[in-house]
Amino acid sequence: MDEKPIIENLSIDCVIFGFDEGKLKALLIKRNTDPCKGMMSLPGGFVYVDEDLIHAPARRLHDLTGLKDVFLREIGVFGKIDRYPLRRVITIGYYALIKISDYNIHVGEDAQEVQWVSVNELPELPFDHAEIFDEALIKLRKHVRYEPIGYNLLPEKFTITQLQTLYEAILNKQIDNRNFRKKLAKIGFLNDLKEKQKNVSHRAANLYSFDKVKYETLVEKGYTFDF
Amino acid sequence: MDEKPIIENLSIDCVIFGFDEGKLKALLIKRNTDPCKGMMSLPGGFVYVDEDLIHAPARRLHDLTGLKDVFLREIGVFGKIDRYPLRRVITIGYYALIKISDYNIHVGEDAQEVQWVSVNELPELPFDHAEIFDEALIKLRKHVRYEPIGYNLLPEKFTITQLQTLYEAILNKQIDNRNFRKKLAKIGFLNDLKEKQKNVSHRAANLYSFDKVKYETLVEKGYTFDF
DNA sequence: TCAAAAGTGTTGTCGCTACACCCATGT
DNA sequence: ACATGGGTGTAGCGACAACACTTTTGA
Repeated sequence: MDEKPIIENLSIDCVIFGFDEGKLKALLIKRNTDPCKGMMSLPGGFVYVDEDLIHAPARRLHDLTGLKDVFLREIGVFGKIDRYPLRRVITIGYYALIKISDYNIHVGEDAQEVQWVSVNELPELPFDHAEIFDEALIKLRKHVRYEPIGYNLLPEKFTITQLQTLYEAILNKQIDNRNFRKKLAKIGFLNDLKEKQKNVSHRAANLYSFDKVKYETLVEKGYTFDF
Repeated sequence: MDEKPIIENLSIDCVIFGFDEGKLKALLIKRNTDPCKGMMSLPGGFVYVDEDLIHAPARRLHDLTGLKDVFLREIGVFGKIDRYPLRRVITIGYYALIKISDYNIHVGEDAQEVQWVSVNELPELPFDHAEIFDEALIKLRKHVRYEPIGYNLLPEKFTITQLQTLYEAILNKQIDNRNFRKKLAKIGFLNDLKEKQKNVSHRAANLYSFDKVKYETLVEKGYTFDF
């Protein structure tokens, strides 16, 4: 374990979203220390005195999943006076979007029991983690309407139907397939890979990838999106 | 001065918006301690160990303006490692909306030289205050599109034209007067006070007030606004 | 009667929603 | 040939933007 000096009264907590089996899921860990030892909770940690704040959740993500350069957004600050029982700790919430297919349990010194849980079936969470989680989902739903960040949750190559299922899972509503395709076509930040699915027992779907460059130019022109 | 224990590595900073002479303004203070003594900066402060986080900016606002129950929203967290030269301090930014007519320089123990500055004519600011300010304006512009928070910047009784001028100042663009009135009429969260302006050398405008109750019921129905 | 701001309707365009059928592929 | 999901077009409606003149009031 490292012994770098930490900021005593400040922590970070992460809501790590993944998409699997058509469901939006979050990664929880089993707490191995008191308070609330044994409960499933959001992964969190403290901030080193000599690291940028944003580095702390990125580091935690890396320890936990082996992933780098993860999509990370601030949820907000949670600063109620009694939110943490041992001492005064204010926490900054972040949410992360990861490709669940890339994820591997990282068996390092920090290895902990972890679990992907559907966001509709969360267990009771300790401290104010339920509040942090709710806020994460609100923020994600808001962001996903204005920026095409969903691709962070999908494999490199994906089908339109996968993308639609993802949006339906995030927004928790049905979307009309034809309208969804029309909107995507009009906006046009997908690369048609001219490739098909394989080994499916029905008509094979076309594969696409997200085109960052096209997207950037659209943003400059002031586009917004809304599914 | 009070000697309550503070959290050493955490501060708050406030962007205080007001509306005057048709312009959106921010309240700056002259720093009376080093570093950057003498520079105009955002008012900020530290958080007591035994207060809720949100109480810290509310307290600072009260000290500075004499106002309570001010409209306050989180801007975000600013945690770069070298943002504050003396030691490691992470700051939480807030913006406040106040009725500039209610404001009085509070001449207490904390009295400092303060100044309302048009947001288009800000001086150079210390540390990362310029970044905090920019983010505040971005957040305000975003929020004002979805919630009618603008009334927090106006007197209790106001005219449609005042409201429009305010939106023009915030969004920094011209708005068509007829369309603006139509939208307001359709949304309908204004109380027609059946009163007129007095002592104006032209046709007197009707006065309105913001109706919180009507607004709450609209929010429940899932309305959005966009000017 | 003039100056200055208040207040009022209509039309065209664009974007969204709703909706049903044929296609390709593997078993 | 059948089961399964892939992929396509149109019509109606509502929301928004553009636009100019008349009204009221005090000086």
